[in-house]
Amino acid sequence: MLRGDITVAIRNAVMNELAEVGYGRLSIEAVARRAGVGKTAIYRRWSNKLEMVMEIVSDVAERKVPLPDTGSFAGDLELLMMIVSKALQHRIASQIIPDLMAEAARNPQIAETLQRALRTHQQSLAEKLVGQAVTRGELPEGTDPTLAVDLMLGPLYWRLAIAREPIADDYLERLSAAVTGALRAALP
Amino acid sequence: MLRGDITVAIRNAVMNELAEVGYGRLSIEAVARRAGVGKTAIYRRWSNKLEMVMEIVSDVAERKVPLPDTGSFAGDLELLMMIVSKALQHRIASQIIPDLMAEAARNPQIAETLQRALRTHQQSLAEKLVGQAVTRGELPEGTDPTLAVDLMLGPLYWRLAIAREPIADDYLERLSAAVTGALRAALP
DNA sequence: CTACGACGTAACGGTTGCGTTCCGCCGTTT
DNA sequence: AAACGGCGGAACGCAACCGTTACGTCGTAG
Repeated sequence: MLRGDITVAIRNAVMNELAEVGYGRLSIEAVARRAGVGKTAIYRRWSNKLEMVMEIVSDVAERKVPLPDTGSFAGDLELLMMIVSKALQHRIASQIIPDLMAEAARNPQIAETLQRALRTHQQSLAEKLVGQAVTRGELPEGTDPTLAVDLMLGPLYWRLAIAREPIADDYLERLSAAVTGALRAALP
Repeated sequence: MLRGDITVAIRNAVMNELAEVGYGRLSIEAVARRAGVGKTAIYRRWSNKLEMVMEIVSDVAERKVPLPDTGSFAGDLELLMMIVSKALQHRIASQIIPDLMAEAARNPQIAETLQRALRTHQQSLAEKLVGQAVTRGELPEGTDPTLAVDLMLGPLYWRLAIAREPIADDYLERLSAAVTGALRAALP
């Protein structure tokens, strides 16, 4: 019987608070303040900060996972990069993701949740993508899928989430061409 | 006239505390406790947490920057990756770096310090490396240095600092071969 | 119309950390 | 021998947040 509009307000407040101060400094009182809600409303829904953040974040993260299947590796790769780059350029996501990644390095529960929410979807997806490409003969047999994932996601993540430099219009195009070249040149 | 051994104890305590709880939750009292030192000793040296952490971190980060110059791009690249991977596999560094990177996204002063401490050295170094390779004819003219940096550092950072998966013995070898292939395949 | 229950507000005692101050100790300098 | 100054320790007042509780309001279900 919990009121839905209040739950929504809390969820939004958590995401914004997370982006602004990070998980380490996120306080339930601040979330309540920001959501225009009593602390009681929060404790009625979750029993502590970790549980609250994990439920909300994984809920958001699991939602949007369109899977590229354009028929060619080049098309799939460029589409994947487009999706990932859009996500990493989102104001809130680009703050929250590196923050939670860092937090995951010291909190196993966060690590496991993120693994399920991000890696499983995004990475197994990328692995499928490589598998299809090999089947089609677009990539050499024996291409290492994990190396491929590193090459496909690493540069984008580095550029957008770490270096935080803007990307030019043709950047994704050039990057995907480069990564394709990388996979063809990789030792089998 | 500040005692050097105590300064050292504080520096170590800060690095370890930073690795364990992160910047957001790092408290001066905990640092003092861990260093076996009075809070006064800390406030005698720095005036607040940000100043303290920034001075200590940039001091450590600026120290170790050997520059690869083996005579060939392949050699330089593999050496660079070796250095970076060693750094990112260091227990403390692998916790601190992502944490501070996330923190930098919301604190301009941290961002600037890290930029100076990490990017300037590592990245301008990488750019020089590409320049030499182009001069030698090992890479096509017009190779984009920033794209190259993304390709050289991104996968390693992703693999070691984000995904946190171990790397096989021949991983660096295969990765550097792949990156070389990527740069040759990139649109000029 | 009544009863229920989620709501916001306010307060609780307890913990933690801030930045500062004062103290007495002790090694160094003079 | 005396003065200096960094040292650890303890305590300060202040602020924030924890998780819980009590209370009065209000919308809705029955």
